[in-house]
Amino acid sequence: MADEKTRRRLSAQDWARAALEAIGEGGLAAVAVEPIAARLGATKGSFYWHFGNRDALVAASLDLWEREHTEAVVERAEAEPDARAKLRRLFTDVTVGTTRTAGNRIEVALLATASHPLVAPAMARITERRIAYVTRLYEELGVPAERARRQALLAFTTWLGHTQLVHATPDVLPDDDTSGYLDFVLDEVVTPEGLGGAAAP
Amino acid sequence: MADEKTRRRLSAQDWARAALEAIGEGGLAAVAVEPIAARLGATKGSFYWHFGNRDALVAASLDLWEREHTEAVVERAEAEPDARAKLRRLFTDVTVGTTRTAGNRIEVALLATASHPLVAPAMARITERRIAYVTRLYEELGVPAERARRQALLAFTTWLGHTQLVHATPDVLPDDDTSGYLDFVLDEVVTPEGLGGAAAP
DNA sequence: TTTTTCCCGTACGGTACCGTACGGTCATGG
DNA sequence: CCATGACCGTACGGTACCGTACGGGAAAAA
Repeated sequence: MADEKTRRRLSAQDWARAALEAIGEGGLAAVAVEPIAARLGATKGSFYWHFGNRDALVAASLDLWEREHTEAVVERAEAEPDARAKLRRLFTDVTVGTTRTAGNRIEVALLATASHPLVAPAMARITERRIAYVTRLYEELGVPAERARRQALLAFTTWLGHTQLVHATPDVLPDDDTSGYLDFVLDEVVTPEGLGGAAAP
Repeated sequence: MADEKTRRRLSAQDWARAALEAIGEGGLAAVAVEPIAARLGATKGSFYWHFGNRDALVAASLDLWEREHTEAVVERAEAEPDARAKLRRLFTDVTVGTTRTAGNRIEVALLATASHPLVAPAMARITERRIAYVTRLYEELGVPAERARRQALLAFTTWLGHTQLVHATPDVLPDDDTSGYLDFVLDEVVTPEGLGGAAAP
């Protein structure tokens, strides 16, 4: 339909953001110049002015993802008082908070294309950064370094699997995420074995 | 090159198997008639005799996957004496055994396309079947039903995440899977909380 | 052997996309 | 006011794939 006077010029960022949305909806293969152009109300003529080719658009959208989808959650966790609370907050936000959001679908889509030459390095950076953060939290809880790393790995793995499960077969999960399941998982995963179950006040 | 006299007639099964291989290598989108025909040394003329269209091939390959990739692991687990050993065996086989195999890549690829109308039902059936089996094992260990289900869900989630991690960013994992990490995870996941760490003899 | 059925190759039209060429427009600043 | 450069549309060729039409050969039946 007529966009009235909304038809402004487009920036490379606009294209990158649209491409990221496309990834969330149809995977990396959905980053196609002509369909995205149509959605933006533009044509390829615009695109090929801002980018050299399709790969450049993919790279730009991955950059965008790497910058925007890594900070927010960590910042909210850091707002908590101690490491234990940060861990719980982190895990809670990231499991119930991101359930079925756009960010979640992007994660799943990119995971599926992890072997793609442009995706692999970005994925490796983000994953290592995330695991390193959780490792540090466990260390702050007094867990020795190697064990903290393992614990973080397991926690991250659990989140990965949960994300995947929610996306692929949500029916197998308990009906409401507000049930005891989340607490159950938190107790199993977040709690380092050495520490008692009762958290700090 | 010349296939000498290997050029026999093809069956629908041959096509389905080739399609499944294609899924493992390039995802569902790699199920393309002409490339697969080329790999089989045939043409589309053959394909459209056995199948009505591309979707029928996808459905056939999913059927094949559902039949072949669900039984083997369970059978090996069932060979163990008690439920506890079965669980350990199951988890061990499925994490170190399937690392980077064809089956693993198919799982990841299909997971990525879980929302596809043909994939979704197959995925839902297999997932539910697997979780139900693990749930039964926990129940045999004396865990009450609802708790067994949660425990199985968590174990399955951990496996899912591990599979994903191995596929996407193997560098973050410990160098050798024969390290203590596997034992660490097994202790954390397989062991129901109510039961002691020392298993039954 | 002849005939029928099965199986496959060739050739074609249609679609969706990438990338290029080039011309047109519109906002500036000189 | 008009020229320059940023920005975009149109038109084109090329590729990869889906699906159809049809003919021909090989195997099985008669």
